[in-house]
Amino acid sequence: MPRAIFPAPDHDHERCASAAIAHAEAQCAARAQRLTPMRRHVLEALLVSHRPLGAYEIIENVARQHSSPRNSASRNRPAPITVYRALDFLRENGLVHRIESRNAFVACVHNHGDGDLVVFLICEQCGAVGEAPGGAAAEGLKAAARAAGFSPKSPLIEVAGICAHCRDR
Amino acid sequence: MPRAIFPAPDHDHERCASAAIAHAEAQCAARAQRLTPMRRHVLEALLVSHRPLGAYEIIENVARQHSSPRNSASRNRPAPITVYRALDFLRENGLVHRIESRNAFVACVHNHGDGDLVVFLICEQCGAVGEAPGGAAAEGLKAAARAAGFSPKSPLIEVAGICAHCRDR
DNA sequence: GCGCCTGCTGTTGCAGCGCAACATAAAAAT
DNA sequence: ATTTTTATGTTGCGCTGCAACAGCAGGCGC
Repeated sequence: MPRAIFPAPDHDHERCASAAIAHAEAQCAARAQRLTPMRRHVLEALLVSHRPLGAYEIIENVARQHSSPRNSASRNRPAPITVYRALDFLRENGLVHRIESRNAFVACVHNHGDGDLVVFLICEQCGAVGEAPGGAAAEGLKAAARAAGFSPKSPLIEVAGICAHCRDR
Repeated sequence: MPRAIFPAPDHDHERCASAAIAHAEAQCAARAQRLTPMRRHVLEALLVSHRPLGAYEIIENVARQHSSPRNSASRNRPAPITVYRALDFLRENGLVHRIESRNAFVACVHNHGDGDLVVFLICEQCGAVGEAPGGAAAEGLKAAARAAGFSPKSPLIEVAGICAHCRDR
């Protein structure tokens, strides 16, 4: 059975996050890229939330999780540009996706291959984002583009709706 | 033959714009909605540019086109909120689309039916946006969503690439 | 070791995006 | 004509995203 597109509400979060970090380390090592502390912090912030976060939400989460308990809770607030740079890096290495319709970012759960067409399923209720393989739709898209004489790069597909867990409630 | 997805660079722009305005008037009359001056100005600004415009670009175009020549070029600059409200109206009535990946707006050229799945083809060269029918892709998308137990609302598909006119050059 | 280069982070600053809350004006309904 | 509804204007602010520059640390050759 394929891994569930949407994580169950009671899944082992600790473990799925650490698996993703491990994957990120492996990925970076393989590409001779550096997963620096800042980049790791940003990725962790996205992993613990498990839903799309805006850039400033990421800033706050990073600050919260890495504030020295002593100094009044936060002088280690990263600047926006710092977070954006980390996000750029993570996206270039396929570890994070941008959700255009939300101006937000999610950690990639790699239910998909490298150049695959991915369909983002965004639950309007709980905010979770699933990454579904879009294999079949890809054909139709290519056909539509070709009919218009258009040379497509990577398409972007985002679908809003209600996920199974929220509907069952 | 279906209307071309991308307007030819030398098409009769005047005429295609006025046709769109006429359609907007008819549409609003049919729905008992009011196409007020402001709303018309915003729609016209999008029609004359024929490519996606950001909200603040719209503001400037509206100001330019409707400035009394006398008073130093612009005290009739609409406030951002005013333009956003007009855009909301136009979108609700299917006269304007939002291009999420660009934070911008285009006038709808209604190559499509009312609830149809539309694929936006965005030329990275000239900035033009084509609206292609996405009929075939819709099936694949629905299948992907169903497989994940997801109840989709209207999907959003945007494809960046190069349009036929730019490639031919 | 020394300087140099490269790559990452921090600082400052700014422009565009998007809307909330409230006030006013214009049109529709009665 | 008065009330109600709808559209627009005013003020203000927070988020998004990045440019330009400065500092800093590790790796490299010499």
